[in-house]
Amino acid sequence: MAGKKAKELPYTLPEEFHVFGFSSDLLTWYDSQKRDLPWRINRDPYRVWVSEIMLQQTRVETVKSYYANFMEKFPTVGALAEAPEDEVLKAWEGLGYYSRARNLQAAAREVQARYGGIVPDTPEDIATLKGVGPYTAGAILSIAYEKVEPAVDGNVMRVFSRLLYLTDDIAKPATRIKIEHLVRQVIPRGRAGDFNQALMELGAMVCVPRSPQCLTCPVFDYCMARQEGVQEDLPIKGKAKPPRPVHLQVAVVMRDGQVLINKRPDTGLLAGMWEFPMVETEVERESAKQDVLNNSLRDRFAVEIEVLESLGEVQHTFSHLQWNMQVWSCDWIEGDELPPNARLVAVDELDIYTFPMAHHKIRELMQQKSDRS
DNA sequence: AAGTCGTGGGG
DNA sequence: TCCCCAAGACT
Repeated sequence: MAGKKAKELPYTLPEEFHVFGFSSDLLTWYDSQKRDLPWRINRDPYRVWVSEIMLQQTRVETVKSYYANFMEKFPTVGALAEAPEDEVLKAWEGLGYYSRARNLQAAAREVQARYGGIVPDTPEDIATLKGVGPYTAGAILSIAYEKVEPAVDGNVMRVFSRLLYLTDDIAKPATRIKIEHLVRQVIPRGRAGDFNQALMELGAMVCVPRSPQCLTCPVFDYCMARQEGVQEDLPIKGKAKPPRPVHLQVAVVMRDGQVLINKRPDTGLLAGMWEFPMVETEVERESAKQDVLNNSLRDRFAVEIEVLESLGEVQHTFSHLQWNMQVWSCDWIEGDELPPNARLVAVDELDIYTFPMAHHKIRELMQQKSDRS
């Protein structure tokens, strides 16, 4: 094995790190200070599963109301498996990362069919479920089934970076692997779920990204970064690229109190969400923009429109894109056969469909316009 | 490995 | 205002 190095060394905890004391002190703090969260009422695997999917890249406060509504509508794996996809998407509207909703339902159907409705309890089986990656697998296995598996999220990487003075870039996948190895050595048998949650709770409440509350930290004594006074400089994380600007022309096409909407493809950005028809443009001339819009609606919906007036501009920023939308009110001139992805819907009934936030902003623009006139 | 995939809160 | 970022997964 030429060039192969011993992999154990970088995954070994420092000799001076007192594992038992750390885990014990952290759990004692967690037992008395943990927040009362809706998904901590019990350890039902399905409840834990839904919460972990919702919490991916999403704040606790934001998730709370969505979680309550979702569990009421889809209280069991079976209920979620049998539900129409549109209802699941509607329950997810506004949460973002909508593929989570589709993957969750697809996985629920898989669990129903393959595992009799019981969420699998082994790393091998649970990892096959759509939307369940390394973190979520460890979270479900430890919290719901008390398996000794790490659940390394952004909180845990920050906590461990400071605790052990790790200078690895936490944006790199290899760093998560390394920290998983380290965490695994520290998980107390019998309290794996609480321990993983305690690490995350510490990251969320005390060992926060900016201005960590070291003076009230239950594991202050174990923290190498604090001893060196560098806790504010950790973790190391590469900077994200700025979002790329995109210029879009949006058509609000009215016909007898109805408006034309379009369902986006089931893959890619905002998959399966409804929208007002829009087309990307590069040109700067106003007339050319309207021509592009006319041509696009003719090609895609076999509809002839007339652009009436500009309703204004709307901006919406995603992680990687910045949509600069120019919104035009349009008249429906002719066309009677819409493609299956398009519909003409009464304005009062738009709420039935699931729209991303970018299009709710357009609806607000329409509302402002009608309020003025 | 690096890009794709949402949204809202807080410093 | 701007920028970071929050219980990540998928390609």
